Amino acid sequence: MSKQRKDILNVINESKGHLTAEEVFMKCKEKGVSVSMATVYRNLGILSEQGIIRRVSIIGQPDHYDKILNAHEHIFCDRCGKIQDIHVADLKELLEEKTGIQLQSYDLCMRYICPECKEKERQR
Amino acid sequence: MSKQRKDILNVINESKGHLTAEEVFMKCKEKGVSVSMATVYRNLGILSEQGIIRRVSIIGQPDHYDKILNAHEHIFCDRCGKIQDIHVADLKELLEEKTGIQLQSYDLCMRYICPECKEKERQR
DNA sequence: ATAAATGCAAAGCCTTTGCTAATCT
DNA sequence: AGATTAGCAAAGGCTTTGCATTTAT
Repeated sequence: MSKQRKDILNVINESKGHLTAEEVFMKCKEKGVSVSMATVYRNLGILSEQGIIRRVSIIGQPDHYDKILNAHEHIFCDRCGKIQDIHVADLKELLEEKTGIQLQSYDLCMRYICPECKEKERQR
Repeated sequence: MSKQRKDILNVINESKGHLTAEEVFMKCKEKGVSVSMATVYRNLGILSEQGIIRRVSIIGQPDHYDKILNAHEHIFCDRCGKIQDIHVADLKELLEEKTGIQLQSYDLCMRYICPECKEKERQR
């Protein structure tokens, strides 16, 4: 694993997740790591193919990349676009049970209005 | 609602869902409807903002557009990339209950190996 | 020495947008 | 007439790729 790949992985692991390629690139620069965007994309691709990180696809946004944790679910604020982790216990088993299908995995993104945005709306 | 918008909506409603903009465009042409890609994209955008159709985001693929049905979940074959509808009863309520958060909606895409691909793998 | 990874620049794909002409109310 | 929408062509954002160079094994 090359220095750059390790750096990119570290950036993702150290962050609270959900970084875009652009953000990974900027965090690398902040750390004084020299990388090109091509390398960032290439390594994000490789790392997610290898299952070391996770690629998350969200409507209308560039892909985000996540470290892999127990929390496999995301919650997205429809107003401010903030993405957070959230864990729904035993969901895979539950889905397998309900559908009768053996799953490789699943992607779940729930949409809500976050407390901050709700508060802002109330004030108007 | 313009003729083209109606045609585009019809194409989606008549299909089994999950069309890309490109596919909608082609189906329009097959039906002899004259539209430009710009119009297809514009109308798919408008229709999904209005909640008349649904935009589905899938990793590594262009957005797909769906008619709105009871089945709000998708299942995606990791081998052949086929996408199908599947319904998981009462999932929104279940998720709200498990998380304690009031949801606007959610996107769920389950990943599996479809029976055809499983069969192919067995033969090897 | 061989294989793998980088950086750059260019291309690619998917999607949106500015503008003019056409269409609808 | 006034407002909405279409079509075209051009631009835009995000991502990938070819190729020469560097780095690691």
